[in-house]
Amino acid sequence: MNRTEVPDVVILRLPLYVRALAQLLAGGAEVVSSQQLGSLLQMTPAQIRKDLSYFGRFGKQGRGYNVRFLREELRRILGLDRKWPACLVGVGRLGQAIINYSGFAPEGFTIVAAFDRDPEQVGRNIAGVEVRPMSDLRATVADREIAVGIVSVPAAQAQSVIDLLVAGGVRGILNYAPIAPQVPLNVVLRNIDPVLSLQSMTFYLLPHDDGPALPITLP
Amino acid sequence: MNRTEVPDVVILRLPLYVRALAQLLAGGAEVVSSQQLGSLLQMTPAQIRKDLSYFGRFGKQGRGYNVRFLREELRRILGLDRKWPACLVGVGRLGQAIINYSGFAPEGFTIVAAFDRDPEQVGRNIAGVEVRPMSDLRATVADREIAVGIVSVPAAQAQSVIDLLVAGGVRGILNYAPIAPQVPLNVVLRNIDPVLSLQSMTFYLLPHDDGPALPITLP
DNA sequence: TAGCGGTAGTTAAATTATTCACAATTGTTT
DNA sequence: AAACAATTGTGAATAATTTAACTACCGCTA
Repeated sequence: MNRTEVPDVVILRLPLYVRALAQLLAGGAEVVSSQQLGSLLQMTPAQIRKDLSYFGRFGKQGRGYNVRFLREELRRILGLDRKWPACLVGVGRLGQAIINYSGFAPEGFTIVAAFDRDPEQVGRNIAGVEVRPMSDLRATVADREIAVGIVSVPAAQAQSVIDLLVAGGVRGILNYAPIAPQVPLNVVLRNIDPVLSLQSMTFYLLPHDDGPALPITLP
Repeated sequence: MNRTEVPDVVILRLPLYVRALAQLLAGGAEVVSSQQLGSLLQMTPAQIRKDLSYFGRFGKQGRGYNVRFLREELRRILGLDRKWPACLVGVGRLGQAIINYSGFAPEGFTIVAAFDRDPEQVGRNIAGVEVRPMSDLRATVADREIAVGIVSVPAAQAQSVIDLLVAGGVRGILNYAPIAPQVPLNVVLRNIDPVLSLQSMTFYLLPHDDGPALPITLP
C-alpha cells in the first residue's frame, strides 16, 4: 500500500465515506451498496467502488458492504483509530471558538496545549487548556509529541507561527488564517478559509450568458 | 463568456489570485509576471496563464500583468465589486464567532440578519445584528434580497435550516455543519468542515511503505 | 533601427481523474 | 438444483485538467 499510488482526491473523499457510514450505522443499517452510499453523498457508485479498490476488497458481490466493517477499515486506513494530540496557536475569538468546539475530540483530535503571544492571555485557562507563551511552543510540541498544529492568529503573524510549528516538529497544520502559507514538502497543510469559499461562490450567483436570452423560434 | 465553459477548479483558484494581487499591491508592486505569482502561490506559471485565458487577455508580453488592473478585472469577474448581503442561522458559539469575524465585511459580505430557534437568543443584539426567530427567516430573506445564507446550527438541524433558506430564495449557502447537505442544482453550496480536513490529513502522517526500508546495496 | 531578453497567450501533449461496462460472485427464489 | 436479481471489483474508455512548448510581441539597449 504505497501512498504515492493513491491519488490525493481519493484521500480527501474517504472521510466523507466514514461519516456517511457512521450515519448509516446510527440508523441501524448493517449493509450498504455503493449505489445507496452514492445517492447519500451525491456521487456515482463507480467512483466509490473505485476509491475503495485502492485499499482492498471490502464488499460482497450481490450484497454490498458491511457498514460497521467498512467504517472501521476506512478509519484504520486514515489513522482515525488513534488519538491525535494537537496544539492551538492564537486564542483570540476564533481560537476560543475552536478550543470550545465539541466536534474535534470525539474524532480523536484533542487540543492539549494552547499558545498566545499576548501576555494578557498567557496563564488563562480556556476549556481546561492552559494558555502558554510562544516561547514554550517548541519544547512543548516536542515533549508532548504533538503532530498537529492549529493556527488561528491574524494573517500578519500566521506564516511565522507556522514556521515555528514546523521547527517544533509538527507534521500537519490546520490553518485558519487567510493566507497561502509556505510549508516544507513533508508537512501536510489544510486551510480553512470561508472568505475564499464565498468569493468563489459569487461567480455562480452572477448572471451569465449560458443560453439564448430568448427562446429561438424556428421558421 | 459562457460559465459552463470555465471549469469549476479555475473559479476556485481565482480568489487566490485576487488575494495574492492585493498583497502585491499593498507591497507597492505595479507589475507581476505569471512566474512571480506562481512562486507566491506555489503553482506553475502555465496554470495561471491558462486560468486567466478563460476570461480574456490581461497581460502584456515581455512585461507581465498590471497588478491593480488584473485584480480589478478578477474582482469584477467573480462579482466581488458589489455587496453581498448575507444572513446567519444559528447564533451559538460558532455563530457568534462568525458574526464578530472581521474578515467578511471588507470583502463585501455583510451579515444583515441573524436567526435562531432558541427564544433565549431571539431579540439579542450581537455585533449590531438583531437575532430574529426562525419564523421570520423566509420573509426577511425575500424582503432584503439576501442571496447568501450562512449555516452554523448543529448537524441535526442543518438540513432543515438549509431547506428553509432555499425556500426563502437564497442562491448560495456557506455551511459550517458537519453534514453533506442536499441542495437543488441551482443553489451553490460551500462547506467549511475542519474535521474532514483533519481526517484527510492524518493519512499522510501515518507511516507508509513508499520506498525500501533499508538502502539497497548493489552487489 | 536591429537585435535581444523576457513574458503572455495558445495549441498540443501528457497526465490524472472519472465513468463505463462486464465478468465474477453472492444470496434468493422457484 | 437451476435460474435469477443484485452488486462488487476492475480493465478499458472517456473526460477533464495540467503541463509543456512555441509563437508573437513588448520594451530596452547598442
